[in-house]
Amino acid sequence: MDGTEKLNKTRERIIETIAQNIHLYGLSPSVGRQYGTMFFHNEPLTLDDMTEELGMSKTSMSTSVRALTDLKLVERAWKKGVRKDLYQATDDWYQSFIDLFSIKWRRSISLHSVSIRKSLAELESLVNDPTVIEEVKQDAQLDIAKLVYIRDYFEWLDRLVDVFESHDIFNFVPMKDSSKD
Amino acid sequence: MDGTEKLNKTRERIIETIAQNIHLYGLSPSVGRQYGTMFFHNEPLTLDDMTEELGMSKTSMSTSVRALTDLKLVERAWKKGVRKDLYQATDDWYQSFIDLFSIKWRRSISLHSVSIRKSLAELESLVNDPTVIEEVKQDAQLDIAKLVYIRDYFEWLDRLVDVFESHDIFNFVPMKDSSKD
DNA sequence: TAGTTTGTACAGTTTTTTCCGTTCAAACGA
DNA sequence: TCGTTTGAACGGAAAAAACTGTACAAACTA
Repeated sequence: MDGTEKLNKTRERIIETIAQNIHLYGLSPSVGRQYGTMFFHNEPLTLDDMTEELGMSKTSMSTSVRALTDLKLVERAWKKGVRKDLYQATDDWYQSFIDLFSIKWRRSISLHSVSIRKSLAELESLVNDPTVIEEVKQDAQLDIAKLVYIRDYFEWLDRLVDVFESHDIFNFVPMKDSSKD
Repeated sequence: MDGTEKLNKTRERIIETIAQNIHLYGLSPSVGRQYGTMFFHNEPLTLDDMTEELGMSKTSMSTSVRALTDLKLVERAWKKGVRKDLYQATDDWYQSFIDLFSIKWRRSISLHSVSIRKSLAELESLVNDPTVIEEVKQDAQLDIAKLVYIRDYFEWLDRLVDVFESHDIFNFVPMKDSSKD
């Protein structure tokens, strides 16, 4: 058996595994396959390169490369004399994991916080409204307790993301080797 | 304006926010809406209750309740004299966040680890094979370095999940109030 | 045992997402 | 200036996912 063939097989296995797990990043398998291909490619790639490599349209490459750069899984590269845009996979997986939180979870925290604040204010005014009957006020009190609880939860989550973003998490759960950070 | 109406509005806002962010748990908005409804419902619900509450088919309720229980966002409840299955939202959001990691990320870590181990073994045998040409061996060496790196990353991720599962994370990022855990 | 009730499997339909081909605007080169 | 190249917007086709109604098996009731 040819060595090159064997080499490709080992790569394909990893790429396929990435493709089947990238839903954790909110991306579809083919986008994962694209990322995996870029990860093993030691040179930056153009959209046309990817089109050829993956047998998909340039339009697809364009949109999925955008999705990947939004999550900072891929970044633009520069090479003198090349007019086309070049892209390469970011090589820091720890940072990619952190970026996922920064981008996706932080947004969710923010959206929830806004809703909770609004609803809490309305519920407070409701329990202070003398025209509202007692039974409704009791329900409102229950809801207030729930919203205070999840507000605290999101506040915790926010601090958790801080700990990732600041890299303090590595003091608590250290990396195996210290070549990074 | 009626107080009940106002109360419902505050709930709807939160439910809708949950629905629009539950994709972080790999669930669709309507499943999120179902969870939100259960969260505010102070009594356990049957599938028929949910059908009525959400105006969706019983089949949908059945499948999505399963998805929610798989992620431990919903659990079965018991009530004497009631033959139908009862479900209620779990009330510990911190634990739900942790369970997400235990269930989804741990699985991904495991799948990646298997693939990496296999591919690494094959690459090692390739570089030790005297019939393989030098150039391929050099490529293999590059791949080995990459795989060792991501193996270390997943090993770190595994320890990170440990820290969540064991609740040690709360020593590092404490909850606001100490009524939990 | 026969008749209900309850949850889920299955097949079909609707909705959403993914992907492609074409088109177009911006950047570059002659 | 006018062509050429490149990346992305847009509409439509294909694929996937969500949802429904029917059918059925298991558990309960009489």
